[in-house]
Amino acid sequence: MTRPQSEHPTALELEILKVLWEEAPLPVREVQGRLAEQAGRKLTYSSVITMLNIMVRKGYLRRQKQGKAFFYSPKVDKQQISGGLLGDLMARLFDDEPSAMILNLLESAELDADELSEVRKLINRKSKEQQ
Amino acid sequence: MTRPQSEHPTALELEILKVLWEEAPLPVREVQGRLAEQAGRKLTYSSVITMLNIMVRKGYLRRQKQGKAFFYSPKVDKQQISGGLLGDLMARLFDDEPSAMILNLLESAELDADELSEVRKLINRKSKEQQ
DNA sequence: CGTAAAGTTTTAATTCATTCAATGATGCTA
DNA sequence: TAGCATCATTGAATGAATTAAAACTTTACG
Repeated sequence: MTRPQSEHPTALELEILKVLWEEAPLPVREVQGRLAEQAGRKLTYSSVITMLNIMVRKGYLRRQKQGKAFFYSPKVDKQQISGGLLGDLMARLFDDEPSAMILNLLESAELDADELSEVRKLINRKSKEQQ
Repeated sequence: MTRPQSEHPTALELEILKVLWEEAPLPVREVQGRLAEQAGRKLTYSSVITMLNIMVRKGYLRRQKQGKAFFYSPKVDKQQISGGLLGDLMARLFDDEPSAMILNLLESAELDADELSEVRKLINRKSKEQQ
């Protein structure tokens, strides 16, 4: 009757994952502080812990008691999540055509010469792998 | 206190835009039918018209009376919306580095040889343009 | 004209995402 | 050990997104 729960992390969940991908395990206080610094999201302790628990339930994080408090770590890696989000967007916008997506990316994002040659290198490497 | 309204089209809004990017203007019945076929979303007439009106309010669509009913057309183009969604994801995941995003795309999506050479062509063209 | 069909607007319900206060538990320290 | 500080759980409120019924309006036609 309504929208199904997203199979991807939500905006805030992604911010939290980004914090923990940089360094983990971290206690709640620490996550709270870094969310404020890195993402400009000044949440109360209570809000942060609620989100962390939701994310544990969803399988994005694990937690272990260390001393008197829980410490949180990612249970999913960035590659996996990025791929999922990208793939979803690709399916929804570009009919699962990676080249259509890359074309759009090349057009809308300003790539300087260095970045272009960087990308070219990636393509070449990938081509070789496929042999 | 809560999530701000997204500055991008939502999932359903995007489906509707895709229908209308293919052909417009269309009346509600027609949008309803194509949503069912193309996106597998069997909404009632009432739901569709509600969404269309919301999208007019948000500035995604325009409507004009044609005969006895309203016909709807996109007011935004696909390039613009795709760029926004991609750019947002790029910022949120890859620190605004297009090449990082393309790398991930090359890794996570299965590109066959044809697609790779397709992409290579795009890169080459883009390099030339930049001179 | 009277009324059925087609179309539109209004109202509302549901679920997810986000936020946090209030309450409960635990442990440290004077 | 009494009380404070720290941490965790529970309950709930709010708004966005989605879905649709009900009520209202317009148009076509016998």
